[in-house]
Amino acid sequence: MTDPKTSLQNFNIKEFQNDLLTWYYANKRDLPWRRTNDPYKVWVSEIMLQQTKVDTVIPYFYNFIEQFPTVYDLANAEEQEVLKAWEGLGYYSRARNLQHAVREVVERYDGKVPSKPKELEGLKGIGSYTKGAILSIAFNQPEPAVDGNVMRVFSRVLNIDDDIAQAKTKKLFETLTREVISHEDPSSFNQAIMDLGATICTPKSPTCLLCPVQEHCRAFDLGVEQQLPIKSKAKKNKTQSYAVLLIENEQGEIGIEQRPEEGLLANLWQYPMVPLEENSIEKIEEWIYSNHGFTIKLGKKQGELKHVFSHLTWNLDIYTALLIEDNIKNKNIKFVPKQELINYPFPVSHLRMKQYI
DNA sequence: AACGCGGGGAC
DNA sequence: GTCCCAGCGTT
Repeated sequence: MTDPKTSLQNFNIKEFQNDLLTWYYANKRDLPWRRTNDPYKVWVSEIMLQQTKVDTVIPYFYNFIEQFPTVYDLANAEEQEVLKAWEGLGYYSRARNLQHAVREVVERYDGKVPSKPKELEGLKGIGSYTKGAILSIAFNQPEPAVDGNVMRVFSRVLNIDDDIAQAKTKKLFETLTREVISHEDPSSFNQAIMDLGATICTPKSPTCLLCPVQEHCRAFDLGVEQQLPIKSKAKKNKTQSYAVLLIENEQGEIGIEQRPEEGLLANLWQYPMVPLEENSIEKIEEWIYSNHGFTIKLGKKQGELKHVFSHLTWNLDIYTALLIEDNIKNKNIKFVPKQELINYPFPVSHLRMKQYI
């Protein structure tokens, strides 16, 4: 475990800050959430940006702020509307936690986003990074906001070889950032590190020749920037196979089911899925009857679809089917007109099945 | 500390 | 194919 005191010996903090900030003021990216100081909008952007690239977030951010311009609009919205606005962005618990937290801000803090670390920390979906990001960016407090960029940049600049996949390493970088962060402009300092990590100090092939803090970088000096940061491997994922049924009733409506309120793709809607591990194709109709209480006639296979999550892979066989007897007992399944499907939040894998409807 | 949780883009 | 992205909540 690296000792933070030792790491900062002979490191010129003041010159590092000056070189970094001078570069940032001249080169900072023009991003939608940088055109406001509204803590709510900063908050929304930070939640969307968790594990998600800037280019992916931008259109979602515009749409979300247009639809929910204030904490009150979001607090008063239906959860399904919020999930629909989040559709395709992934990690859907972010959206539900954000709305939950915003409702708490309305009730407990008179609609004002809190500016105290302890208060922010208590809000659903706000962890150590997002807390620091809001405090520094929206309230200009010298708090660390340590994400993957910060760990990569500082592991190189200070030549730190601790495993960034481990929790204690993040705490090390928070301690280091507290020492190095600018107290004159903490907002710009944190965002400058992130811009640097996103555009120059990239994971592979960093463009050190253009780096504003190259002369402060110990990894560059030693020629080991490509070997840092150290990150232990993630374990490989598992595969699950399902039949997905596009069930049509006599009125031409399509059957959809809502997923459980916890776990993968919580509360989103999908076309009914039948696990295929032990169920041969012949048993699909029987499985539907015993699990959902209605009878179907299985139609032709329409195609296959492979969908890769970060931790598992779905192999989906897509079938059409006809509803024969509709005494449905499962409240999570309902039949809706085709033109109303667009009102429901679907996972991307099921959005792709629209072509077979 | 380890794991579940989406989806996309770069290579 | 692999990696990783402005991470967090739960166990």
